[in-house]
Amino acid sequence: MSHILTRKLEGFAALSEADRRAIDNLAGATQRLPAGRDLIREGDRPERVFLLVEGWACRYKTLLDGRRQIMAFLIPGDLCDIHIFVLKAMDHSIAMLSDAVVLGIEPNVLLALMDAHPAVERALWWATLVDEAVLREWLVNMGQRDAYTSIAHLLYEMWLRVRAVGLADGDQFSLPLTQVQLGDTMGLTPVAVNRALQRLRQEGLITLDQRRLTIHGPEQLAAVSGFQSRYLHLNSENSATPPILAH
Amino acid sequence: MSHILTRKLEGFAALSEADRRAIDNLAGATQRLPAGRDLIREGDRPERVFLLVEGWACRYKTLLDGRRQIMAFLIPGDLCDIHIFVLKAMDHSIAMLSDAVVLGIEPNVLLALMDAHPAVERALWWATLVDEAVLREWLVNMGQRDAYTSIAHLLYEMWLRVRAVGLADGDQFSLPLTQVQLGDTMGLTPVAVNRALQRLRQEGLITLDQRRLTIHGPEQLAAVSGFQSRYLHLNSENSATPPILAH
DNA sequence: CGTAATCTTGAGTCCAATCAACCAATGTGG
DNA sequence: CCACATTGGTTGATTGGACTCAAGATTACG
Repeated sequence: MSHILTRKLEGFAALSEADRRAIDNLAGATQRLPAGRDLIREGDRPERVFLLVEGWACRYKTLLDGRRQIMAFLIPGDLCDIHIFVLKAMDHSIAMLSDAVVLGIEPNVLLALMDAHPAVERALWWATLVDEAVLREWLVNMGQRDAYTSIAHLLYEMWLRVRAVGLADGDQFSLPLTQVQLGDTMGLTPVAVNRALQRLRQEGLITLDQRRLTIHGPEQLAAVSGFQSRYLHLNSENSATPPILAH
Repeated sequence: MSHILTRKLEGFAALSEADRRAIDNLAGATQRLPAGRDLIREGDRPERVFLLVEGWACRYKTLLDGRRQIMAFLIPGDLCDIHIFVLKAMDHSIAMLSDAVVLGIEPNVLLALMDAHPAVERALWWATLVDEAVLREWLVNMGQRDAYTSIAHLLYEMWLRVRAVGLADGDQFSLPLTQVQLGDTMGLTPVAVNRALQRLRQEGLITLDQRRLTIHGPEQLAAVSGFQSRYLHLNSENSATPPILAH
């Protein structure tokens, strides 16, 4: 089984054998974290770059009155804070959504890897540009789509991302999110999320039980949510899983 | 008067005399574009990196049913499409919001500049990370703040950004946006935008007339919108204008 | 096994959407 | 130079999707 970071980066372009070996040998301190724990808090200046190896996490901000906005989901293969090479302090926090494993990498180690392996550097740049593109698509979700449609869009997006790193089991995968968290993501109350999910179930589009999501007929879910996959910039030829319908 | 790109990048860190000279000598083709014109369309693979020199532009997407979501405002000093170094195609379009001037730079020229001037490369990386941070803050606007508060937040943010490149005249600046465009930005109808602006005027916080915005008492506008400026990652010591209150 | 999360459902409320005029400013062509 | 069209802004009345409040059912967990 290839390294999770390799699988992620090959969603962009194939890597050479040497690139892959370099990633396999990436040194760092593995750390186990329970669901709910903050990895990094707003204002921190982390000293390591954290690679999420197992489990899910999220970027979030808390307002003064306690309301919370989730601004990204992180899944295995994602880097939490490459920002630290440039920015003085985090402008948001990162929390674990499930029990998770992270690898803390020394900045120098990562810089050396990028220097010696330009293809990896390029792929890492791709990854941050995709993060930005996802953010833009979430803006479309919140600005233009209703609760039902934006939840559908989000679920489909996460399926593609999980597939891309080879962690989907056909049309089902582990979605370790509560309805409150889904609401904090799309700016909805848990009640609205619940009703959107009920409707998706009722219409036979999904099954969601025990934190496991099954998508019945991906094409239909894509259709109701108006999903266009271009923004994920996945290179299906090289992705970890067989290519899927190009929308 | 220093180069607009210099002014922008010095919002992050001071540049050396050599860095500044290199930016002044940046070769490229200047182009004038009228308001409303698309500079780049979704699906394009532009061949030049465009630097916005004068006027405003926006990133946007149009849905199948014609609704539009604006996902970023571009002001002088902003680069429109550094993405092209990595991505195969644009996942969104860019349109001019006012008559504007752009400088089209050959990718090689920009790469050479970054190679020869690491401080510039670093500052450019900063700029894209800030773009991402702004996107995250807009997500908070749309997810957690009501129409009144999010419009207030947006106006204050744009004031800071315009100030940072030295284009504000004290507490007023040119805001070449219609109420429809403000609505497409925050996911509101023009009617809702109009009512939010009316209330901001009525409460004496702003004057907005002939595309010119005046902020009466920036502290108050910051207060009603819950503005925290950390996410802009501006280095006030080196910014083009005197430092303002740190929130 | 008991307490706390999480999920579900119903009822009432509210903010912003929708629908619909109308006004002001700008611009264009006869 | 003025009739007329167009764009942008303003205001009122009505509607609707999501929020709020609330209570009960189910599941997770120490």
